[in-house]
Amino acid sequence: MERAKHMERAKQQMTVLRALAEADGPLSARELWSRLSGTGIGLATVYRALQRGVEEGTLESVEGLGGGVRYEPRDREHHHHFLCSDCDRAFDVVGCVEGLEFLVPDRFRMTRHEVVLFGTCDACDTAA
Amino acid sequence: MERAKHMERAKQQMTVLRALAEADGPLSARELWSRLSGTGIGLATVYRALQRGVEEGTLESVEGLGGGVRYEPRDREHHHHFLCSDCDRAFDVVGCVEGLEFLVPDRFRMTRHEVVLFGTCDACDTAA
DNA sequence: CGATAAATGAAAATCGATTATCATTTCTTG
DNA sequence: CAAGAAATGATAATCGATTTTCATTTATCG
Repeated sequence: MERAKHMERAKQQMTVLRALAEADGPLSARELWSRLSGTGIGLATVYRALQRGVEEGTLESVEGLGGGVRYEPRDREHHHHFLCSDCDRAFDVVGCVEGLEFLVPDRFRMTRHEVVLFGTCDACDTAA
Repeated sequence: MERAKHMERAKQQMTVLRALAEADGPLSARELWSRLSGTGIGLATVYRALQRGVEEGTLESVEGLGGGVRYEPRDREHHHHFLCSDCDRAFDVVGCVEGLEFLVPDRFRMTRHEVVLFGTCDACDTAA
C-alpha cells in the first residue's frame, strides 16, 4: 500500500519509466532524459527513477554496450543486443544461440551469458 | 626510484607489455599495474604503454567486461571472454558460436560480435 | 484549509578513471 | 664525456557519470 501511494505521487518518475518501457532497447540515463526533453523533467529525476526501478526489481542495468550503464525493464524474455556503431543506439534482438557451454573452461561455472552484435542499424545503414 | 637501475630505466614500457602478453585474459590498467608491484613502475607509465600499444596497433582495448576498459594483445585469434563474478578477472575462452546471423534484425548490418560468459572461475569456484 | 512528507529541478559535490605536468633520470648520438 | 631527446614516477588536473544538497512545489490526509 505504501508502494501504491508512492507510485501515485511519483508522477514524473512514472513518465520516465514509461518512456523506458517504450524503447526498443536499453537506454542510458542521458538517452532517456533526451527523450523526455519536452517534459521539463530533470536529469536527477531520471537517475532517481532508474535507481528506484533497480532497487524494486522492475529494471535491470545493462553494461557492456559502451557509453556507460543502460537500463531496461526486467519483464522481457531472454534476448541480446545490437549496438549501432554509428548512432550508438542499442537494440534488443530476439533469440539466442546454442552451444555456449562448449566455451566454458574446465572447472569454471557459467551462470549467464551476454551476446552483443555490432554494426550499423537500419536507419544508419540506409543513410550511409 | 632508489633501486638498482643501471640499465633498465628506459624500458619500463617493454616490461608492461610483456606482463600483459603473459596474462590469460584482458587486463585493466590497474590490474596490470598491480601485477608489476615489485618493479616500482608507476601507473602513469602503464597508461602510457597501453596508449602507445593501441596507437601502434599491437594492443586492442576491450570494453564490456565491467570495471573500465581492459587491454589485450592483438595477435590472438578470434576468442571471447569469461568474467568471474567473484574475483572480477577476465579470461580468454577459445572458440566461437554459429548462427549469430539469425539474430541480426532486418536491414541491419553486423560487422562483428562479442560473447561474454559470466560465472565463477575455477579458483573462486573451488574456494567457495 | 494546514501540516506533513515525498518529489522535483538546478546546481554543487563526489567519485573513479584517465591524462597532463614537471622535475629528474636515462638514452642516443656524436 | 657532452648535449639534447625521450622516458619515468609522483602528483595534480581533468573529465564524465552519478549522487547529493537544497529551496521549492506537490500530493496526502486529517
